[in-house]
Amino acid sequence: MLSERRLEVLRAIVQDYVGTEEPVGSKALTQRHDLRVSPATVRNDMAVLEDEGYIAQPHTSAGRVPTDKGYRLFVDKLADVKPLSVPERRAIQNFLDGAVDLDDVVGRTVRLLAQLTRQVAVVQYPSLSRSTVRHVELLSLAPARVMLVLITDTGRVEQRVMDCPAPFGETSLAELRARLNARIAGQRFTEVPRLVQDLPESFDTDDRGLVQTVLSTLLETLVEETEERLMIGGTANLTRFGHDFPLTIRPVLEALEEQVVMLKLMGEANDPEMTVSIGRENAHEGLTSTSIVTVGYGSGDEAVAKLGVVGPTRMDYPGTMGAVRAVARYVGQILAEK
Amino acid sequence: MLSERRLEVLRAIVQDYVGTEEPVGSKALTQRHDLRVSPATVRNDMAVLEDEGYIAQPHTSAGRVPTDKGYRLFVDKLADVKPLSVPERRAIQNFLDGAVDLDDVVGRTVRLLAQLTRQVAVVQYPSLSRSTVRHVELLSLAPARVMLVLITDTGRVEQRVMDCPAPFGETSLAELRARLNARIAGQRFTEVPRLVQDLPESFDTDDRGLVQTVLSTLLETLVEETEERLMIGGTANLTRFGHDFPLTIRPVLEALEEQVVMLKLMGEANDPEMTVSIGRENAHEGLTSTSIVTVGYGSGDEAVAKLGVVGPTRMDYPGTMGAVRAVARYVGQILAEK
DNA sequence: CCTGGCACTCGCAGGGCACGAGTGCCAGTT
DNA sequence: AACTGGCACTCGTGCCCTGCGAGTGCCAGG
Repeated sequence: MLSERRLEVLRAIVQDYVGTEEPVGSKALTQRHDLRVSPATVRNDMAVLEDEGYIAQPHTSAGRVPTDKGYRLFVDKLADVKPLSVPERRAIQNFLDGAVDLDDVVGRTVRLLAQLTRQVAVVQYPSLSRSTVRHVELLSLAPARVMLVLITDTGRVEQRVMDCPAPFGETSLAELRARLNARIAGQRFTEVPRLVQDLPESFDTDDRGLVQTVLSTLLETLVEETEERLMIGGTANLTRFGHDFPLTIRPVLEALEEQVVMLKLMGEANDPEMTVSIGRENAHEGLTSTSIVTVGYGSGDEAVAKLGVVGPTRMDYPGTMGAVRAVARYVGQILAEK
Repeated sequence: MLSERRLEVLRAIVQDYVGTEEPVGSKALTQRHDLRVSPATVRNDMAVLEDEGYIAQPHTSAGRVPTDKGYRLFVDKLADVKPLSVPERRAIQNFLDGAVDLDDVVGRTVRLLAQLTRQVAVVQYPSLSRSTVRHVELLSLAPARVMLVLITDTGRVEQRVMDCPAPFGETSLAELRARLNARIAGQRFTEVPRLVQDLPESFDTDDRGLVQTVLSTLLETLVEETEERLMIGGTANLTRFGHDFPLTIRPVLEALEEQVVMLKLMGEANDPEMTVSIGRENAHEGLTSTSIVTVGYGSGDEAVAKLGVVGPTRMDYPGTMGAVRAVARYVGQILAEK
């Protein structure tokens, strides 16, 4: 176990390095922080920290830089989430309150988060699998053509157009609409397949074609769209990444564009409080020099989706975590109001 | 007016520079192109081209580089749009055919375009102002709460939730729905305000509150959403931009994220065939070293929106233009089928 | 009007050098 | 036992200088 002071030294190293982006030496440390010991002592402590793998030197005769393990310890033990200032909170609320629909909420959230953290923001759309059905609407567009509109409690709308094997009457459609809503409105998406299973049997054989078509499209929509969507913003902040540019930034942009990758990573973040995934902890090659701060948000107690930021491992963890948490809370509130 | 050969020299310079990214000299030119004259002659031609402002030297004793004006001439007079190969076309069609809904079409288009051109792709969602109403749906969510769902002929869906001043009956809502659709279904969005103008008068005073609320929300939606949306992809390709990185790439990323900026720029591209805006021709600071190739696409003869790519002024214009045009055509087809 | 020749410019890569930040170790102090 | 000051050592960085070569402009001759 590391002594109190050594932890203190690690904390100081992380803070300085995050601030300056340059390897930090023993002398500079003692000057900028009130450690009450001499540089020589700090050097000894640093040697220990290096042995334990918390810090490293880029080359002999350079200062030290925290390793992923060092950041890990810092985040777990040494850092407090830094709450936002009152004006900041007010600004968040005002900004989010102006949103007119779900897209707008997500869009504003992304911009906000990117601005607050000066990093790349990622916001998952409220996921269908965890939401409930608010309403299903069926519209006939042509004799044998139906449009299905699915509306969720979070305001998300999905629609599909389908062709039926045979023409159908307006009353049949109304009947189907009514029964369908009676069964699944207010229910969770995951329940839907079970709930509609025996629906075709209760219809005239004439209408079976219609019912079958609609149901299979509905279920298909559920499956396809459980694969969630993301909105990403603030990529311009990647340019503040480091000096060794193209190499670092390129794979990050690629990873961000592959929504599947991001969804997977966010899916693995399961801490109810907040998850910080540092450097090589990220199960994706392009993101091994980034850290991802993720938190769930939701309209009720339960998280319906996640949001977070992606930044260099060398990031201001307390500040970032504070911003991410605050934004998640306000978004939750806004969604609850809709 | 420039002689035939001088134009030929300019064409050769553009081609070589695009390929190598390095200033091109007279000797290299005569070797790689069949100009039938000696380097010395080419040098004289180059001196003229430079006087006229078509090319420039980064420094004395370096090769020449095309200027914006040079690219302009190249695009207008010297370049042919390069059609895609048959396999490429087939691949495009196959890939786009798999799309399930509008979001998917746009998403696939963006990815496709980014991949084909190895640049940043920008696709505008089919715009509401140029589309027609397919259907308006009204759903009562609570005694005094209505959801408005607006469906366009291109498959786009917008929805809003609103609170009415007083509770209303289901029949009133059905009545409004029916009359509203009778008037505006199939009509252009721009016509809607005129068409619904006198609608409130034809309702009972009891229901006026409902009607007013719904109509004002509808009109608001039209205004707000005429401000179109974009999808952007392939930003990772920005890393192939040039050597002088952060400086170039940052403002481009910023401009791309400001959808308003991109929408404005695309809005100015009004050539029915294809618009190429080069370097400083772009009315936005961050994009003065990029070129934008834009083309309209649509389900019928008429363009409902635009798509294009953003790349360095030093880009392969014929190839890019070919890809952009081809993609626009196929997207148009796909939309027509929906 | 084109060409070959020639002198000139200048960016760039490579080598050598001095500087200084930072380290590890050790002996001395508390 | 823990801390400190001193000291020799490492090594990356910036700077200057130099030589090379690509590329140019100009000119005289075909």
